[in-house]
Amino acid sequence: MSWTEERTATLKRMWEGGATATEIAKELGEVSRNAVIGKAHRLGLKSRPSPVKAAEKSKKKAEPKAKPAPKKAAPAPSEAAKPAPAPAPAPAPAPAAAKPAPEAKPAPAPQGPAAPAADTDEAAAPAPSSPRIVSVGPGGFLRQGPGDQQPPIPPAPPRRLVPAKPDPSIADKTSLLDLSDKVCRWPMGHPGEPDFHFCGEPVNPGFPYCVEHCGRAYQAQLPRGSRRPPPPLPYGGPRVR
DNA sequence: CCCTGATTCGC
DNA sequence: GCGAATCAGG
Repeated sequence: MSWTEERTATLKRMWEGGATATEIAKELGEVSRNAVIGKAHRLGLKSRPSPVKAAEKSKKKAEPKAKPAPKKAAPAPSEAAKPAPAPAPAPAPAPAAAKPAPEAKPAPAPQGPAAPAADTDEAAAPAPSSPRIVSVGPGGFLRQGPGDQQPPIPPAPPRRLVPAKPDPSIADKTSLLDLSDKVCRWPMGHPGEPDFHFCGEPVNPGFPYCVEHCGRAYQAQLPRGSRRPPPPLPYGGPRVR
């Protein structure tokens, strides 16, 4: 199996969503967790709160392993300490919610009066043009700039992903394979769980989600005191292709 | 030992 | 580019 656009996108979403390499590997299937990690790094993704354990202070194992006399040859010192280019977690603007509409296709016919927010494709577009949108982490926590820090950010829901088990309960639900440009990609449940599936409702034209979930995914920046706690934005973030 | 991600390097 | 082998650490 090769790294198709879909598989890569899934890997990226899950990785960014906090799923472990093992879980991602299981989800994708046909690949080892090492492959996932390797790919993730090649994609430019990396570190992020990875070790489910505590936050490691110094994970500097990057230095050439001075092994006795193993199979591997002595790795070149190379540039050990480089002034980190850009992976810096700077006040991320709006990585995910910035570009919800990868492509503007001639609105799907079967939509009609069903979409209240879809009346005006532009006016209804909160994220595309709107500057101040905070991104959301896997646990539902807000990723804010240092200046935006706020005390009230206790909700750190544990997200333990369990191994995927083949289950008929998802037979009639929208699976990862059923995703298309026409159905809502909002994840229902967590990847790996038996009943994990996607919303599957017709999308709000121009968005990766249905009208309902667009409302969840793209929330206007509220005034400094009335910001709501957990804007759930698990996986299936807006595709940025 | 289990798990995690990180890194290297032959392919 | 890919990923097994390996390492490092909780």
